[in-house]
Amino acid sequence: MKISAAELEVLSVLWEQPGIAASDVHEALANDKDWTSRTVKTLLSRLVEKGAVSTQEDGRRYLYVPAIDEESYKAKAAGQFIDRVFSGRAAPLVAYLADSRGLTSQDIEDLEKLLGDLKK
Amino acid sequence: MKISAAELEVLSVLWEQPGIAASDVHEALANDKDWTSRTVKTLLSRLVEKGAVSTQEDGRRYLYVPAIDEESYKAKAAGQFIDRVFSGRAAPLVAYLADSRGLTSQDIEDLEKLLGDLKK
DNA sequence: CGCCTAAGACTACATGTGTAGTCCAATCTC
DNA sequence: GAGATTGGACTACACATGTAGTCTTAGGCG
Repeated sequence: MKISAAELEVLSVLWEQPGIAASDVHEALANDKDWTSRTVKTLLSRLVEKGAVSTQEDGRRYLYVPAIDEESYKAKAAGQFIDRVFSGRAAPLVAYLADSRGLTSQDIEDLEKLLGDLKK
Repeated sequence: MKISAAELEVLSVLWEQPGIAASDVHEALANDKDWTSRTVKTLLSRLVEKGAVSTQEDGRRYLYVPAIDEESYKAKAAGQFIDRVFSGRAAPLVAYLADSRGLTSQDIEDLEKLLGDLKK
């Protein structure tokens, strides 16, 4: 279930607004992506093919609903990325982030909280 | 300077052992990857084309040397990944990791140390 | 010294991906 | 109700990628 970057953009819209039509997805992306509605429809079709999105008929059109869970997809993607680039070690990743783009103080706060929880 | 997954495997070998020949790279990967030496050579060529690796002549063969820095490449890749999948927020990524694969206690220790440093 | 081997250069080829275009049928509009 | 529009299905097409194969040549080996 490999999802490409462009497909992920579309899927993300559906995670936020499940059950919308292709035209709505197009509109939701209009600010960020200069895609024609056809491109969006192609991406939706590919997501459906891949089983990442399912459709509900609604008259002559479909409403699109994510078929894979956002949490688990992201967790898996994160794991794969870390394996691919950081040989499976998470801490170096965070170190790189801190270094290259600076974590926000919000990030740092969140992370501390998270670590606190993890230690229990 | 987009580097594919397979190319990254090769580049990683060169980061560890800069200045080796194609056959050595092949050998270094033999455990993990079932690639023929030709595949490795193709990947090396593509890396050279992309400017990620440079060559030093050594008689009738080349020695390959990374032309991009490991640290900065990884930092950039991490940033892009986070933008792509986590809308730029690092903390959620770590949360997902913690959740899905469990950070090792080593990871947690490293992270705490890192956060300690960051707060200064 | 002639042949096999190994190096790089060039070629290949299916599949994925970004980014649409075309076709046909069902609606909406006037 | 006839043409314009909109929806999905199918088609397109260049470039990236995984995974090699072939060609040419320079050495190494017997």
